[in-house]
Amino acid sequence: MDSLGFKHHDHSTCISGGVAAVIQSCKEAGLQFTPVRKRVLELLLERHRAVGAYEILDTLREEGLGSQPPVAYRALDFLVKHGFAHKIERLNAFIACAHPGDNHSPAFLICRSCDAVAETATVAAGGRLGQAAEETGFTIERTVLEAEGVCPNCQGKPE
Amino acid sequence: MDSLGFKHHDHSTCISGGVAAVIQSCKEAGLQFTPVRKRVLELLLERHRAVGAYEILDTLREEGLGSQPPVAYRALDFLVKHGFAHKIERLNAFIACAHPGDNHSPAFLICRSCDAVAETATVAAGGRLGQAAEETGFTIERTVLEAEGVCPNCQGKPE
DNA sequence: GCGCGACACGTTATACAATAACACAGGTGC
DNA sequence: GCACCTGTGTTATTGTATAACGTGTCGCGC
Repeated sequence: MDSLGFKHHDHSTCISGGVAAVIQSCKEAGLQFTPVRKRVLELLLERHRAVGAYEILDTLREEGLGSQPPVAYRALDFLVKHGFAHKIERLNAFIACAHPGDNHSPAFLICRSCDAVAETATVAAGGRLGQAAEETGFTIERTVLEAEGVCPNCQGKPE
Repeated sequence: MDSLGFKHHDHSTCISGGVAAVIQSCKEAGLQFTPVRKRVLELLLERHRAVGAYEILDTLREEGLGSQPPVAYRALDFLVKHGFAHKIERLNAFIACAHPGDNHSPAFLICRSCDAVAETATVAAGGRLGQAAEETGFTIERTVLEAEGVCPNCQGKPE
């Protein structure tokens, strides 16, 4: 299951590629890509689905990289803040960004059967909602757009 | 601040009206609108903003209607399940529905300054996201659409 | 009346999510 | 050296949510 379109793919390349892209972005932006931050990003890329902060933390603990919640949350906050990962509000969980580097406003398709998450792009403050906001004088700064349903691989499977 | 459009309005009528509409809906659907459920709905309507489950619970406890988390969560689940209230995923909080009875897919404008929440309607699986879902064979069952920003009443206020 | 299932509620305990607050360690610039 | 900044380590606490099990009540068929 692919975070992009639920398709199979070569997983090792998308981990190494993801890490490489972020290293490059950090270098350009003068950000510190520390071991903890790198490892957390790798974990998100490996899992390739939404992962809870405490699942991350458990792995960090096993590997001796930090054992307390703030360690995981600080790394996740860094990744989210700079667009290398996203938080899935519906699941209170995190996922690696499928297009690191791009400045984008993401939307997600979440499979309630297998927990796979696909990321797609949206128009920033799109359509009806943007229109409604404009009419009332509301200034949109950030949008959360998450659709829950069943992915193609899980169609027809027992519930 | 109004949940509909951040405007002032007669609050007592929108509480009584909201409760009456839900009573009617429950009667038609054969649902039990019990004292706890009614009180929770009233609390949501009174507050007229997103309310955390534990804030609800505190009030229930004061009034002797139940003191443990499941009591509040069960009432909230009932209201959400039948469309009488919505969960704001971004805030982990709940709000009374502005259009009870309608079968709708809501969207929200959330003010990060005053916490007011406005509900608007969306096209069910609208625009780009629906298109992306269709292309990959994903079946959308529910969408979360929440925009965070600054409401007209808070524009220009100190942060 | 009695047994039965369905549903709501009560209670205990626990898991998962998130942050506050403070200490320390390593670089950088002066 | 020293002030400063950033990142990490640690303790403690708060907030959000659910599992699991027990109790009460109502309506229904017998």
